[in-house]
Amino acid sequence: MPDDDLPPLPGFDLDHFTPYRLSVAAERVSEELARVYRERFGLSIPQWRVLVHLASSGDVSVREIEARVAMEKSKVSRAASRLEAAGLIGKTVNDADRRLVRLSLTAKGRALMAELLPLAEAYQREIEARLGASFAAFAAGLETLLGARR
Amino acid sequence: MPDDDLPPLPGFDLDHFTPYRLSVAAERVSEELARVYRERFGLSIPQWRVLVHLASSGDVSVREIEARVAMEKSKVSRAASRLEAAGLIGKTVNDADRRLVRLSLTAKGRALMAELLPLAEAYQREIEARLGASFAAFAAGLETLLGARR
DNA sequence: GCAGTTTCGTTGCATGTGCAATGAAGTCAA
DNA sequence: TTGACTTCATTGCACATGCAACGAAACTGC
Repeated sequence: MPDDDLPPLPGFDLDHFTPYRLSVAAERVSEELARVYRERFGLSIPQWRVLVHLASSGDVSVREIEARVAMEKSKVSRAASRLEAAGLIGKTVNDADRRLVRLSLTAKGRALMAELLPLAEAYQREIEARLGASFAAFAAGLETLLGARR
Repeated sequence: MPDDDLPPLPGFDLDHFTPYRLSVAAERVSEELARVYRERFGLSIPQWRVLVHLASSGDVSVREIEARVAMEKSKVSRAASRLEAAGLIGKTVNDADRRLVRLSLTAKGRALMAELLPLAEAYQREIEARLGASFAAFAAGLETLLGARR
């Protein structure tokens, strides 16, 4: 019996608190997926995001990736530096606007993505299978939460 | 025109990649909520999680919180130290097993939670409102993703 | 009772992150 | 052109984090 009697706290069940569950679920899924990037390809999540964006959108600047992929520009910048060091992307100055950096996949980076993207797609299908019939509603819910912001 | 012709990469749309969307959604929701803890009460997310668990489960050890609340024990330990420094919780040795630390809310901590928990509940209701009819399916999806592990 | 092992919580260390400051480049108005 | 202002990418710095190592305490089998 810890205390005398104090005003009772409102009952609160963390397990039904959506922000918490959402956060833990995201962590688990990300971790599960990140293991593949890391162990098989030596990539971090920020690096993976940059690569995916390059693969689907051609050459882009750091700024574009920042906006498009929900990552701080410093995070993008550092991820890009490492990808460059690993020979997966190239960085050149944009001639039209010399403040901008033009990131582009190297042949090596392209080859890596050709291997990686199918794995990502397979994982996506696995998640859809796990969620079954409620997948559509779940995805819609995610979009709602994302759209409701700014 | 960046390259000659290389084997085309499989098309991949990050916006329909559930792990990514999930991760960004969680980040946004957490950030929105964390702002309240931080600005109004000076609490970090780990600290908040410890407090919530103490509020709903009475006195517990670090180990229990780690298991219950999906946080590394070092994270729990550091959060607890700061909460103690802030006078919100107390740490005592468990007499039955002197390896264990007994964490418990102080009167000050209790008072804080009495203020904070209603805000959390209000936020929960707001999320439910945002999601509307699909909330149940969304929450069920989260549970599926959480349960499918280990 | 006692060596060997396990569990608990803390801490040292290397790494990742956000934020603010910086410098280079571009824009705009006069 | 010049000078004030903005935009872009990088980097310095302070701080959070994960992991491994550690010491203390508790079990375990003998």
